[in-house]
Amino acid sequence: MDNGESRKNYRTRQQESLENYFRLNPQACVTADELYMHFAGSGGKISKATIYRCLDRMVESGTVKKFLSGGGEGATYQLIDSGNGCDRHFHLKCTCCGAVIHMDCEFMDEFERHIMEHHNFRVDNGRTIIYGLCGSCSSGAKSEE
Amino acid sequence: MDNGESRKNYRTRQQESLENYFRLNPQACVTADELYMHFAGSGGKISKATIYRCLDRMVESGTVKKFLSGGGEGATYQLIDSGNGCDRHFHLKCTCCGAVIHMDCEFMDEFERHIMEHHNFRVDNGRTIIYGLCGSCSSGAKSEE
DNA sequence: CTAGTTGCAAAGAGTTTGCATGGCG
DNA sequence: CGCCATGCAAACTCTTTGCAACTAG
Repeated sequence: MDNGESRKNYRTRQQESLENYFRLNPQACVTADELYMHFAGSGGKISKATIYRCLDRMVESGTVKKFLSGGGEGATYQLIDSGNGCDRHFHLKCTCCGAVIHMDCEFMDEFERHIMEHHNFRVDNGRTIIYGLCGSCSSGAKSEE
Repeated sequence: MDNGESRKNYRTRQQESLENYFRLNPQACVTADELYMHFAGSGGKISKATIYRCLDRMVESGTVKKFLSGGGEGATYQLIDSGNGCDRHFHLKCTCCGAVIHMDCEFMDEFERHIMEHHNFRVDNGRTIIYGLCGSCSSGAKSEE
């Protein structure tokens, strides 16, 4: 498809800041705006356009994944922690409180296998978010919005 | 489930058109814009604002569900076929060709039960979309975008 | 020096809102 | 007649793009 070898990736402060952020917060699920705010407050301000462009590059190079946060309020970006984590398990997102549960469980292998064998469909764990209600929200409280 | 007693739902042509559309296309996954175009072409034009407001009402009353179509390009709306179908099973959406597979399978009960028991999370089938690649797209072709 | 990167601001796409009018009951 | 629904256009949010200046290699 595409060879990145012809691409000369310059190492700029902005890019390093972003990479560094993800390295320090491997499980962070952040929007472009949150990143913008984060760096704006830290003094090392990065323009939004640059954030989007850097994130795009990271998505394309497979460093980061992008998904929609459920409300259409803006895409969320998260580090792809190859070999350890988030691209291997599912995410349960509470539609009430917004909590994200990282579900690392062998049952999911079974789940994937079932879907593959019975429905001829290859599940993309990294992109799939299962919506529902977490324990606290489903047990009682519904008062909060 | 839900009592709409305080709500006086007037029966307008626009609303009926939309309800009718969904009744005739129970499995349709459409965007607001597609609906707008559809009715604009049919003579019975409905303004976009009205489409959004009607859809909102339908979502709130549980007639229709809204989800994001994977690219952030706009929300997709689909009839909730209460009692038969779509709110009871999962949807598999191919990130390549966009196909939506309705997965009606007893295995899902097991899946839900597992998540409930082991992860203390109540899955919302109607809202959850599992992303991945369908048979045709994963088997060979990857050339198309 | 060359070419990828950045910033700013303007352009776009999708969705929401304000306000006056229209229509159901 | 009262009140919800509709239409239009402006407002808004998130994201992308054009272009000139900048900087890593």
